[in-house]
Amino acid sequence: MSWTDERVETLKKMWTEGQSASQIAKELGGVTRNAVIGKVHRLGLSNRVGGKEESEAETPVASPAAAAPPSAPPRAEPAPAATVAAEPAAPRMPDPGRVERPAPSVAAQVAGNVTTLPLRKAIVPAGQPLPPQPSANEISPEALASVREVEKRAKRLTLMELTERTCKWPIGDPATEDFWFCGLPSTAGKPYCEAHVGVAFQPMSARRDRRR
DNA sequence: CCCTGATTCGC
DNA sequence: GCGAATCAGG
Repeated sequence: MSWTDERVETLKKMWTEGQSASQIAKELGGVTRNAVIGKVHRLGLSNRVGGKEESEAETPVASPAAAAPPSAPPRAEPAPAATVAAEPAAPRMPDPGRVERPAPSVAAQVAGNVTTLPLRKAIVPAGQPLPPQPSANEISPEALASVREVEKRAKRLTLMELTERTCKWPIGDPATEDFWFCGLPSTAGKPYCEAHVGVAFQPMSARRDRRR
């Protein structure tokens, strides 16, 4: 692949938006992040740091919307917006035989943080059809116990530290400082670690059977 | 380990 | 000009 005007344009745009070289490389296809970085330098649009130029024109991200807002409370799906949006193929449809419950409310409960989240069901950003709002106390004792244990080992990652391989289960109250993401290694293809997958995804039969 | 960007240098 | 290899760091 060669650097056509169009590809260069995409490169410039994404780089300006604060996208990483690897993200840009994925988007373009046929090039590595090294190629992207090399091109960025040749184009002379690397960050103007450690050198001349005015005072201190902070330029981490051109558009706040492009990157994940540091304090954005997760709604239905806590995955980083930027990554998800950029991903061409993200079917993410709930398994026919399974139901995904919204993580935040459950997480709050499990964490013993019964604080109600006033902004929880206020606005649903976009995307998937709304999952059925669970009455929430339908988690098996085993799963709940396992989750509690795991959360003691949670890596306590911030939103920005999440990757495709980290568990994106939110813990705590997003409205406070006492909030972080699990961060343990996520199950292949799933957004959560083993323990949290067990709570997030459960067979419909289980939901049905669990009388109360 | 996962990831970042920066630099070098043979092509 | 290009980008793999390498470096330096989080």
